Formats: sequence, structure tokens, C-alpha cells
Amino acid sequence: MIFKNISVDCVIFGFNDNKLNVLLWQADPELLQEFLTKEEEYEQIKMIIEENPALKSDDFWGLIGTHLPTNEDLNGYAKKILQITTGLENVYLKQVETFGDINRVPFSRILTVAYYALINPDNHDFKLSPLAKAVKWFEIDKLPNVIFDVKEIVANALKKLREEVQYHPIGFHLLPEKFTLTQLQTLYEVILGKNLDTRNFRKKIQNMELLVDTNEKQTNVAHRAAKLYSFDVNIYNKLKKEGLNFRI
Amino acid sequence: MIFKNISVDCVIFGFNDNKLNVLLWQADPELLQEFLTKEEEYEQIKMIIEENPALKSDDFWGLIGTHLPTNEDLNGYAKKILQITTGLENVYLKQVETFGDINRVPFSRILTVAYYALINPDNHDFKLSPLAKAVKWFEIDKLPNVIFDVKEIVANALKKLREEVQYHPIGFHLLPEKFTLTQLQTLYEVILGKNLDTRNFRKKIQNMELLVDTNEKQTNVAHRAAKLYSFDVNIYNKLKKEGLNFRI
DNA sequence: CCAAAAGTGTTAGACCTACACCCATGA
DNA sequence: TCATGGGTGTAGGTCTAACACTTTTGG
Repeated sequence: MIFKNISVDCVIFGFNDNKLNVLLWQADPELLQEFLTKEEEYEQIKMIIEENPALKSDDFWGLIGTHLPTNEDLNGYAKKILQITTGLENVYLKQVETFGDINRVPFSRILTVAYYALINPDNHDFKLSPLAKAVKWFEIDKLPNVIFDVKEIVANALKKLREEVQYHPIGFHLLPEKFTLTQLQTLYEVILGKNLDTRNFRKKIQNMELLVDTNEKQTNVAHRAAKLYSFDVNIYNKLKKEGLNFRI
Repeated sequence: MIFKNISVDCVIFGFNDNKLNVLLWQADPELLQEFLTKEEEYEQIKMIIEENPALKSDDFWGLIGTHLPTNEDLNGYAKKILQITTGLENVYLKQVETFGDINRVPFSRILTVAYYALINPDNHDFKLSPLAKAVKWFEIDKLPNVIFDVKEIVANALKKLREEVQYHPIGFHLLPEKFTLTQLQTLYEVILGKNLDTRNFRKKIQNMELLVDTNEKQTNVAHRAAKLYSFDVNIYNKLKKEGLNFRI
């Protein structure tokens, strides 16, 4: 059984090509139906889909998510959605906010509990999602046509990410395991939407003692090869708990 | 009509007697019924009450809130609950998190969208609430017996308040319109759970230029009378938007 | 040898911490 | 005149902001 009036949606952030991106999909109603309703009625969702042509259109995109099953914990189900769609466990996931205006979804009343996730796109194969007609990355400031209030949800998730990143060392989840300082700096630049001074940035990061020199370097680059770093899990956990000042 | 599976609850914080307190109530099932169900079924709520003796007990307390009506915006309804119970509009109110574990409420599946509110108890008359058998302030670390997962909700709201207060000038909502620097310092001390250095605290606050000297003083105190301050709404709004560093 | 990005140090000012005494008031 | 809490300044250390040139690599 599912709750007709509650959905769980994930704003999945990824950092590709030096841009901050969001993963959106077009769910396939028939596959969705199969996934959701082995045991029960599908009428409400069908109605929503019938009433909102955008849901069937190839021009409109939505957040990855579904209605909440009655026998699933809320947070646990958000995690499950991510596992199914990205193929990965242990993704950084955080509840953003619950959206519940009366008219946010036409022709029906649905509350959406929104989450954001940070993933490193290198590690994921999005072809995996068994429920999607299409799945695609979009630059955060070049969203396509979206259904319902997805723009607002993404905007609020981004706002939350921006706040979070200033006080907790979560940006790293968006990077590959080994990364250069320039990548890290660019990541913070796109999240915060401003340019940072390279020398000051490096000093600040290195004072945190969060980074571990892997003794490796980039290869096949047409310029001086940058050192690759990973980060220290112990210090990461400490900073995550205590907070840090990353107002840069 | 109400949603049987969604409730909206407020963790109302107040600062009295130099303590941080939470307002809890014992709802009166019959009055609640009247308030909620002019038009509709009450069966589910009745069932919940029947199945959970704590709800009728005089020993157990709950968060102020009710089920969400189908014709109310989520955030708007939280505001309305506050208006009804505190008699005041324009209370500082913020969504905390949605709680949705399967077993958080025995014998039924209810998601709770939790909010926290900051009020200045001087301004409120809690006798007003038309739905309560009893309403009472409890010190944050001396909660009574509570129903369901109220302890966890309060703990998370407090955690959020603690974070928030470090980066936004929201503490002022807990104080009377005119307050002394010592009151302000004590407020931060109880929220953050640590002692602060008076001289450094005052310097920091005064550098923000948020405070306005009212040119008034305490009266009838058996010691040097403290100056009374209020705060500057323009600077408040600016700091609220831009954030501030209040890690003290 | 050229283009492209990596990498590095210093200085001036702001901010933070730690710390101890006198002041004003009512009882 | 006493008890109580209000109110203040300084020095040393740390953090921040601004700023330009040399190094390494592949093509």
C-alpha cells in the first residue's frame, strides 16, 4: 500500500564538467505502476498522471521519487529510492523540507518530503534505474521545463546545500575519491556562486588537516600535473560533528 | 476533512526564569474533536486516543499540534496552530523536519511535520487555547513523561535552534522587546549550553550594530540598574539574509 | 619554446581569547 | 555599608584579505 497524499523526492546533486548539476527523470508510468503496486491500487497516481499531461510529456522533467509506501520508514525509503535509481548505497542524503501548499500539485493534494543527495557521478550508472523513461543531468541554472513546484524544491535544496557547505565538510561527497585542489576550489565556487582566491583557499583547506596527499598526480594533462588528494575520514567525522567555519 | 496520516506539531520555545523552556499541552479529546471535525469523521483520531492511554493520562504531555486539514497549506496551518494556542500572530516559526518512522506512533501510521517557534512568554496568554485540558512550560532538560517520540522531536528542534542561532540573529525573538545585555548573554548561554565571557560577548554584540540603546534602565533592582536595549529591524533583516558568525 | 594550469609567501588589518577590577543600586 | 550584578580595556595570538610570479607538463 502507498500513501496517496505523500511523496518522497530527491534532489540529486552532481558535480560534472565543473558545473553543479541536478539529476532529473521522466518516470515511466507503467514501470512505476509495476514497482509500486504489486499489492494495491494505483488509481490516484493514474489520475494524477491523466490530469497532468506534463507527466507524460517528453518535455517535462521531475524529481526522482515516488509515493511513500505505508510499510516503509520515511528516511529509509528516501535512501531506497536513491539505491534503486543510482545503484549506490551510502550516498550522502539529507532531508530538506516538506512542501505542502494546497495547490502545488494540480487536481490533487500531495505533500512532498524533499531530500537532497550528493553524489560523485563517476561512480554511478544511471542506466540502472528500472523505472525511468529518461534520466538526465541538468545544470543547476539551466533547468528544463519541470513539473509542479520542482523549481522551488530544487531552489530550496540548493539554498540548504549552500548553507550546509559553509559549516560542514560535505562538499567532498561530490568529488571522486582522489581529486585536485583546483577541483575542490571550483566545486566551492560553483556551490557558493563566487570566485575564491586560490592562495587563501589552499591555505585554509590545508590548515584543516582534512586532506591526505596520495602522492599521485594527474596524468595526460597539457600542463603541470596537479597533485591528487583524498580526505581523512577521522578528521572528516570530527569536523562533521563539531562544524567548521568555511565562510570563504 | 483532515489527513489521518499527517500531523503538524510545534515545539514552542520560550525563555523564562533564565531557562530555556518548551510549551507542552494535554489536548482535550472532546474539544479537539469539535475543532477538527465539524464536517467529518473522527474515527482514526479516536482510535489513536483509545489505543494509547497516555493520550488521556494526566501524566503524559504532547507537542501542540493537530492533524492537517485537507484544505490548509502546510506552513500556513502551522502558523494557525500557533495563533490559536498562543493568541499571537507574527511568531517566528520554522519547519524542523518530518518524522516518519513506521512505529513512531503505536497502532497507526502518522507522519509529523515538526516546527519550532520562538516566543517571548511575556506577550502570551496561554489560557487562551480553546483545545487544551492543560498547557505548561517545561525546562528543556526536565521534560515530563511525553507521548510517542516527542523527546526526539524536541531534541532535534533544539539541535536546529542551536545551529540556527549561531548563524542568524534569531535569539531576539525569545526576549521581551526591551532587554538587558545580561539577559541576552544568558539566553545564548542556555541555548548553546556553555558559559560565555561577558566582555567578549558584549564587544561582539555591539560590533554588530544590531542593538539600539533605548536610554532606559531597569528599575527596582537591588544592584546597579542595567541599560535596556531593543534591536534594529533593518540590521536584523540584513543579518538574517546574509548570515552572521556567532560562534562564541 | 609555447600555452595552460599548478603552485607558492608576505603584509596589514580584523577578530578572538583571556583576564580583574570599579560602579551603581536598593535594602 | 553591604551585597548584588552591571559595566569596562588591553595585549598576544590567530585568521583573513589582497596581491604576482615561477614551475611543470604536453604538444
